Amino acid sequence: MAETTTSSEGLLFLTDEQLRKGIEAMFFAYRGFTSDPDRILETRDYGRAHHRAVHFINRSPGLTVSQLLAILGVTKQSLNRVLRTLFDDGMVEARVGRTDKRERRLHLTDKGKGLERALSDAQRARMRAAYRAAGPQAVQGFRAVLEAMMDPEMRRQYLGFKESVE
Amino acid sequence: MAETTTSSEGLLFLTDEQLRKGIEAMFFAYRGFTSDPDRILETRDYGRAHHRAVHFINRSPGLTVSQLLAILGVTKQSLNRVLRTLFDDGMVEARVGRTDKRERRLHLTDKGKGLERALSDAQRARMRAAYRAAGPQAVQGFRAVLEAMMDPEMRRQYLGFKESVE
DNA sequence: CTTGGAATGTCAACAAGGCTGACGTAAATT
DNA sequence: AATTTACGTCAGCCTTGTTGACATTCCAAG
Repeated sequence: MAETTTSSEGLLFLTDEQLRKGIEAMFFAYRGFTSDPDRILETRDYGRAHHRAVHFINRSPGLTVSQLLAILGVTKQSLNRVLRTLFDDGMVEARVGRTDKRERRLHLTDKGKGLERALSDAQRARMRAAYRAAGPQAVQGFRAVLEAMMDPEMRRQYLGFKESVE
Repeated sequence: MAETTTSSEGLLFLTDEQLRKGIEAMFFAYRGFTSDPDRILETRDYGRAHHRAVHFINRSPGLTVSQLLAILGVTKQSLNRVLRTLFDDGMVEARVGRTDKRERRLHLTDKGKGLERALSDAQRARMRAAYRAAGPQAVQGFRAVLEAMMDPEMRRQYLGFKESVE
């Protein structure tokens, strides 16, 4: 399939056709990647925006609104619309910051954890299947290319997040 | 980084944490993947939907509306809105099918090719940089995992498309 | 030759989830 | 005391997705 060749100097020869294939691979794979959670979200009247919020709150319990804003890269108005419904539905709760009382530190409720689990179970299942099908070598490469494709700022979010905070 | 281990039976041991990392890698990388074209599109008053249409028309000149519909996975109303602006701006032209006159076979004009080139140049540059940074081994793995992550239907679109038609 | 279905376009209405701009409040900081 | 920060909110706009309904043109089969 992807005939990548390496020159004597260790440089990759990449044709436009190979790169196009990579681009389309991202496009089609991302669709698969989101399709399982999307189906679950639909039944619960949520969208991808809710999924993203729930995911990152679960990943880093106690993160503040502005930290979440930075990760998601959307405006506070946009995030707020989503967060509000999650509060109202009892999925997420905000605790006033201990040191800085202006902050609202976000946590999943048990109900929220249930939602998160349903979503991530589905997504992990597909990821696991893809990893198994492609083999351990491939997994390393997959992660390496994706990491190199990120904007530096996002790469920092990806690599160095604080495990829980409070 | 990704400590994947292989058992004696050749099975992968994948922790939830490793899978979560993969999931986030997709999320953050996709953002990078789309950011360069997005910036260009903004200056020309187009959106991602236009990019997708232009990409696939360029890839398979002469494809029909329903073929494009199948690839993009949106409704005809949604696609039509986008196609209309591309027609009006002289980016895409439709030629009536030779054998089946109901079909409108889509082609990029020279102007459309210019747009496509600008977009794909940007996207390819990032892809190429990522490939180079990750190395040839990684590229194979990247493609293998993404391919395994696609829905079967999309995998067919990815692997077996007809080079031009008319 | 007629008729059903396919390929396409279009009008209308709606929703999600982005955005900007403006404004308000409480708490921290200077 | 004044300013800045963290956050929320109202209002309005845009893109891109959706459904439903309807019209046209043309192919294909009875």
